[in-house]
Order: sequence, then C-alpha cells, then structure tokens
Amino acid sequence: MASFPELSERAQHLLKALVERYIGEGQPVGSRALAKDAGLSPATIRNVMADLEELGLITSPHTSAGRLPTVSGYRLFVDSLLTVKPLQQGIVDHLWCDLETRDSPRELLEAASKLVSELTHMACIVTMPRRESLAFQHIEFLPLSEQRVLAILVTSDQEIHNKIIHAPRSFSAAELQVAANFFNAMCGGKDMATAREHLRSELQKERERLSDELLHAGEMADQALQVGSRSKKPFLVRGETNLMDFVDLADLERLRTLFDAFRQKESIVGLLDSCLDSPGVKILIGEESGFRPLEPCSLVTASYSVDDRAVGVLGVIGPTRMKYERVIPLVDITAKLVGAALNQRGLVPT
Amino acid sequence: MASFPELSERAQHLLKALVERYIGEGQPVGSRALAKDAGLSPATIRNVMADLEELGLITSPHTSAGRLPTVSGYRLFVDSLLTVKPLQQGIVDHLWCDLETRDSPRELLEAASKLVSELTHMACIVTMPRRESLAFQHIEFLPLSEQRVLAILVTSDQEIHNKIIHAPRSFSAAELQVAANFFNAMCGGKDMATAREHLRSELQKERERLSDELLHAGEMADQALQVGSRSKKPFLVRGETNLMDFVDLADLERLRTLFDAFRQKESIVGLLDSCLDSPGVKILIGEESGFRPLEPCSLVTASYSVDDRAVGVLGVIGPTRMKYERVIPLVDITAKLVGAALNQRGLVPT
DNA sequence: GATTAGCACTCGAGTATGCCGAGTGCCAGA
DNA sequence: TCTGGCACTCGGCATACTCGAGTGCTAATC
Repeated sequence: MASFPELSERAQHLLKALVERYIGEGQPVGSRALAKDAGLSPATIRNVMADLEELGLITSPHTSAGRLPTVSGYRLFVDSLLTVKPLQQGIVDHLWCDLETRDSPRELLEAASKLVSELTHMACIVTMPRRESLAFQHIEFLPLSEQRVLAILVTSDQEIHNKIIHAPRSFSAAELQVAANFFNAMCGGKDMATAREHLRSELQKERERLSDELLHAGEMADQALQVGSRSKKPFLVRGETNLMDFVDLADLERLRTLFDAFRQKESIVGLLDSCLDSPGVKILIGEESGFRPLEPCSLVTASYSVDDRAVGVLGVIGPTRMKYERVIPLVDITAKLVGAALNQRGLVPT
Repeated sequence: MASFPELSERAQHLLKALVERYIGEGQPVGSRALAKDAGLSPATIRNVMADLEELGLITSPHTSAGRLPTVSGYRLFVDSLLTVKPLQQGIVDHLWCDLETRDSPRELLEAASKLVSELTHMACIVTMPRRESLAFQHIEFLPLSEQRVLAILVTSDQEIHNKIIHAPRSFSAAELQVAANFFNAMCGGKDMATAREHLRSELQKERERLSDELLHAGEMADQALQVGSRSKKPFLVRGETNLMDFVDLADLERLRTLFDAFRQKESIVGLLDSCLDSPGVKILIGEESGFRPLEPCSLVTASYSVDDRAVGVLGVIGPTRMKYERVIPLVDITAKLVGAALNQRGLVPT
C-alpha cells in the first residue's frame, strides 16, 4: 500500500473534505464547494486538487465536472483520514438484546445479518461458523426407512447438523445407539478436524477387535463429520434488495451479476474466508476485492470468534460511496457481539 | 369470468395470432403483421381489431402503435385458445432422473425449483409440504446443555424438523428416550394434526396416571408438533435474477418490490396456498393475483401431492408475456414428478 | 512564494425542433 | 363483405442550441 508522506496537511484535509462530501452527495465535487468549507478561494483549491489528481487520489469524470475519489483516494481516506463515530450505546444494547436470545447459531446469524442490513440500509453477509474450528459435541443416529440413517451432529456452538446417510445394511435403533455412545465417548470435546482424524485412525487400528456394526457405523460417522467444512449453504445474505436503491449501482447488468454472486457460493465464500484471519475490521474497496461482481462495491468485514478462534466473518456490502465512519464500528461491534452470543451458550457439554 | 360467445371464429384466430406474436416479439402488433399471417388485408384486420378492443381484449398504448392483449385477452387466450405443447419425453426423463435421487424433501424441492427456473429462464417458487397433511413418523429428544432439549421430528415425507425446546427442568438422555418411545408408540402413523390432538387429549386424560417426566415431555412434544404448519422458511425461490432480464420488468422500483416480496413470506405463501386445492394447473395473470408486486407478472402453478393429498404448490413467475404453452406442461409435469418422488420414499415406517 | 481574480474553454444536461415510419380510422369503391 | 387509399397521430431518433458548472492558466496581489 502506497503511503503519501509528501501530502501536506492542507491537502489531506482537503481530500478528507472532498471524500466526505462526495460520499454525502454522490456528485463530483467542485472547487467552489470545497472553497467555502476551507475558507480559501476556489483557485487555490484547484491547485491542490491538481496535485491530488497527479497522485492518483482523485479523478474527474470529464473536463468540466468536479472531482471524485479513486480507489487509492478512498484507501487513504479510510486508512488515515477517517474519524470513526463510536456506535451509540443504545444501538449496542438493542443489538445485544436481540442476539442473546437466539437459540441456534443459525438463528443468531440470521438475526445479526438482518439487523445490520437494516441499520445500514445495505446488504449484510455472514458466513456460518467453520466446522473445523468447532468442537465435536455429540452424534446420534436414527434409523429411517430402508437403509438410510439420519446422523445428527451437535457441535460446540450448539448447532445441529443433519445428514442422511445411505448405510451398507439396515441397522436397528439399538445397534445405532451403541455405536453413537461409542463415538461420543471417543471424540466428545475434540475439535472437529482432530475428531475425524482420531476416528479414522482408531477404526484402522482396531479393525479386527471391533464388531461389524461399529465398523459400518464408523464409516457413517466419518461421513457425518465430513460434509465439507461448512454446511450446504455456507453463508447468509440479508438486505440485498437495499442495494437496488443506490443510484451508483442502478444498472441491471451489474445488479444481476451481483445478485447471482450472492446466490452462488464459491467465490463469495473464498473472499470472505480470506478476511477470516485478519483481526479487526477489514475493508475492501471496489476492485480491491478482485471479484468482478463486487467491483462497484465496498466490503467491510470483521470476523467473529468462538473460544478465541475466528470461525466466521460478518460483512457489509454497499456502494463504494458508503458512510464508512458509521459502518465500520457497526460491523466491528456486531461481530464481537455475535462471538459473545455464541460463546455464552454451549459451554456446558451434555 | 366473462366468456365471449359472440366472438367469431375469425376474431378468435386473430386474437390468438396477436397474443402469440406479442408474446414472441414483445412489441405492440400492427394490422400489417397480422394481415400477412391471415391472408387478409390490413384494413380488414383493423376492423376486427376494433371489435376486439371494444370487448376489452386488446388495447393500444397510444394512437399510432399496434395492439397488445389486456388481462382479459390473455385470460381468453390461455383458457380456450392456447394449444399446449406436450413436454418432450427427454426433458421428462431428465427431470425424473434428477429428482428421484434426492434424499430429503428439501433437497428435492430445491432441485425441482432450480431445474424449472433454468428450463423456463424465469423464477420458480415452491412451497414446502404442509405439515398438517403429513403423517407423524418419529420423534426423538436429545438433551443439550442446561435445560434445553433438541426435538427431532421425522414426518412421513422423511423430512427432518429440528426444534430446540426450553424444558422446565433438565432431563437425562434415558428419561427422554423413554418419553420418545412412548410418543412414537402413541402417535406413529397418525397424521400430524390428529397426532397432536391425540397427544393432548391423552395427556389430559391420563394426567394422574403418568409420571412427571412424561407429562413434561408431553408438553415438549406438543411444542415440537406445533411450530406453525410449516417450517420457518415455508417456501423456496430459485432463478429470481432471471426476471431482471425481461425488459417488461426492467424497472428498479418494480423489481425491488418483487424481490422484497420473495424475501418476506406471508403474502406469497397465502397466494400459493390459495392455489393448493384447485386441481391441475392454475394461472394468475397480472393483477388477477391481487398482489401488488406481482402485477406485471403471471403466475403458473400446480400442486403436488403426497398420499393423494395436495401438500404443496410449485409455481413459475414470469412476465405476463410468457410462453404459456411451454410453461404450463412443465409446471404440470414437474409438480407430478415431485409428488411421485415424495411418495416413493418414506412409505416404509421405521 | 503563496494566494487570488479574471478569462477562455470544455463538456454534460436539458430543451426545442424537425423528420421518419409505423400504425390508425374512415370512406368509397370492388 | 372486403379492400385500397388517404389523412392523421404519435413515439423515437437525430440535430442543434443554450445554460451552467467547472477547469486550467496567467497575471496581479498580499
């Protein structure tokens, strides 16, 4: 990231004023407008603007329009010029009240994304907790018709995962109960990835000493623990339609690719996962995300943690021209609250 | 519904041609265009068109444009003029192959809606099966931390419903097992609504003869059976973004209300449920649905059945100007296949 | 040396204007 | 009953023009 030490105090102030104004009004801002705020004449402002343009921090869409920030301009703005407004305590309380009452992680995340999208009037996206980082808590098998078995897996965040498994033969409820008890004793409390490792190695080691049921059940348990690292729908989006209201995005072509991206998962999840490990709030402006459909947008993310391990990401998607000083603290706090709410439950194992 | 017996053979043919042409091209059709098809002169056509306009079947957007069908025009068209094209056997096979392999009803419906939306390039909406009409198959309780109990309910369509219940006190796994066995014996095979009735009356009757655990568990079972008549997300929508491609709907305002309607449930579900009991394919054109966001759209629905009881609805949403003769058979057949796939499983109780 | 006023220039948005073509309604004639 | 002809209507498109906001540059001023 380029820094701009050569930038005079005044130039910085001016850039800040320009970005703020552009974010507020959405139209290229001219020298006159800034001159009033700064107590300088338009001509002076124009000189400074010319410098800023040379540095690639602002551009003008055409000769006789005002200037607007480039991606680098926004970057500099959010990195060092921005004065973040702390979130009102009332809002924090409101968030917490809503979140702490949720039963399952899924509901919790749904509530969180809904709240954030409403507060920002933008779209909010949340990834489900990564299973690898969660602890295995409990597994249960239920016989269904024919040779299908329902595996019910409870993870340390108290989320319930169902999976239907096609068994090699049919099992009685009693047999399955025995198997479940066995695995629960074996893996309970271990984290998901090591639980699976452990399960596999044990099955391998004890192959001859174990009964047939257990071996079969072992394979089923293995399948249940796998299921990729996340559930089928690995993230939630709320408030997408809010994005239709921004003139900046009012282009059916763009909106369509954006909405399609929400519906399809891989790239979005990859992008969010890449924000998982950086602590604090991460901001991707326009093309910085390296993801086409998000080009006209900015993404503000923060990760949330269970047991001090970052397991998921909460993000806000909106036009590049968004009120960062409000969005940043909201995303930050909400992610923390989500983590707190997840930690608050599920600490007492069964 | 008004019928138009006074309509001459020729007028009907002409209306048909006009609607077809308008559906195909999307522009008001003039007398010249129709004259070529009909082997008549434009002037003659104009006379007939004037009649049709007087009857309210077509209009012209302005003096010197061609004509396009009104809602009544479309109505007459789909009711008595339309020649439905039977679905190619290849497509039927393709659908069936895809559907029959699905494990859970949810996956099945997801697959169905995805397929239909892709085949039509429009949006497809499917309601989840109504629980009241399904049979209770199995319930299981799992103790979670503190006083929370996970109720797992399996219905006759082999769908799995999870619900976390806050219990009056904590229960051991064994206690819960006993209770589950009791309820399974009591209600197994009964249909959902009567199962709940039965449960309640039994609990009332036997109040003093039953143990405390069972009474408490009874209340939990009651809660599990309730959960409204459908799950939280009572319907699925796929291919919404396809709608952005239709010029007829290319209006951000409209699209926004439409998309918001998809996200929020009540009205859509109400609308679809009202199509549940009419057999065969039902078509709602434009404002006929009585639902604002759907005004520029048509809705083609058919219900699907389990055990000969209509339990859900599959529908296609697209511009009024859609190829009904293709959509109708597709919706019809797909709904039947969904029913067949649901019936095919879950007949053998555990 | 930094700041400012003045001036010529650029460009987009909005508006008026005119033309073309597709389509209509109506009437008279086949 | 059908058809050809004719006058008329109206939207779409292109052209031309004006207006205003804004710029860059230069020379004068603090």
